[in-house]
Amino acid sequence: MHAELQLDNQICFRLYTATRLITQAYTPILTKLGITYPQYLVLMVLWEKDNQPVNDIAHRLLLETNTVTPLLQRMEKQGIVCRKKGEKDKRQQIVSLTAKGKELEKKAFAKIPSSMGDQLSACPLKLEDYKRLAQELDSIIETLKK
Amino acid sequence: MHAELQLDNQICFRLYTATRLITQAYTPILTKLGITYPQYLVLMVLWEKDNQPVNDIAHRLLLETNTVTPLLQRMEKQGIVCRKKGEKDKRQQIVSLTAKGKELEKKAFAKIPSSMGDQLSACPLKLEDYKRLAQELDSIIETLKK
DNA sequence: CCATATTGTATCGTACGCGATATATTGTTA
DNA sequence: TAACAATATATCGCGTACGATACAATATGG
Repeated sequence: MHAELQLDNQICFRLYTATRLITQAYTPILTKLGITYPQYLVLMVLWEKDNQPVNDIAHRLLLETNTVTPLLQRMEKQGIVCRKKGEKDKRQQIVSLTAKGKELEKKAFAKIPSSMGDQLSACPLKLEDYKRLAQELDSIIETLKK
Repeated sequence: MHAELQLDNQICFRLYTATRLITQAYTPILTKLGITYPQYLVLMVLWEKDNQPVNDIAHRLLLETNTVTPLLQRMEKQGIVCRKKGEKDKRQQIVSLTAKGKELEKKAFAKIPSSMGDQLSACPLKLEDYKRLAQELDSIIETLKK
């Protein structure tokens, strides 16, 4: 048995698992808000800056447009965002928050930070650990994105 | 704008992104081997211990059987594993490596560690950083799995 | 200015993840 | 042991991810 190929030695498997479990921790709240985790990511991008073309949203999330386009189509159908052709560049679709999409920020702020805090309260990591973790993940991300 | 809801402050988004990018780094090699990343995870479980029921594989990977069953069906169709009814408990499907599945371990060991090492060589993290990262991810995983 | 390359978005196909449900087998208990 | 609960797996539906491809609009070079 090759030690390098053992599951327990793999950072990637841990990232994969931690991501799924944290996403699952978000899910009950997001379901009440009527959205999914990737949709929540799109909303965070738009809460930071409204009226962005599909490409900018995809770049911000490091996703391809063939992932983001159908995601936005579903969100539009739910009345969370709207899309309209760009005026300067007619190829672009400019994505904007609807009133419903803006409302979701308040609801998210009212529920998500406290719930995630609760769910992670038993975790021994301190604030400084999370900060270092964030930096280390950033350096992995920076290394791997071309 | 609520600082707690900003994308840059979120550990979860970093985990999600780092996972996707590392998985993408694995993909070219795994594609040559004819498998996907989740299939590679299943193989690692079987390389550790052959002839396991679906449930044990799912538990090892912290996945649900409704994810693992179709995965195994695809792997069986490709001739990487085979499944047969359990003798003691006829409800179980015992999953075993085929010769092709066993061969893949050698091929994986020949290519994956060096390739991943190359791709992450520009990353400033040291071995001790990866070790601590692994421990911290484990404590997040341990906290969130019920 | 026109042919061509590039860009922005959309569509299609495949493989996950996972909630919900179904079914067969085994365990338990009255 | 017959009725019922629990377990192991499978199936279905939906929403991502992403490679491959298509198409319209814009940019560019001759």
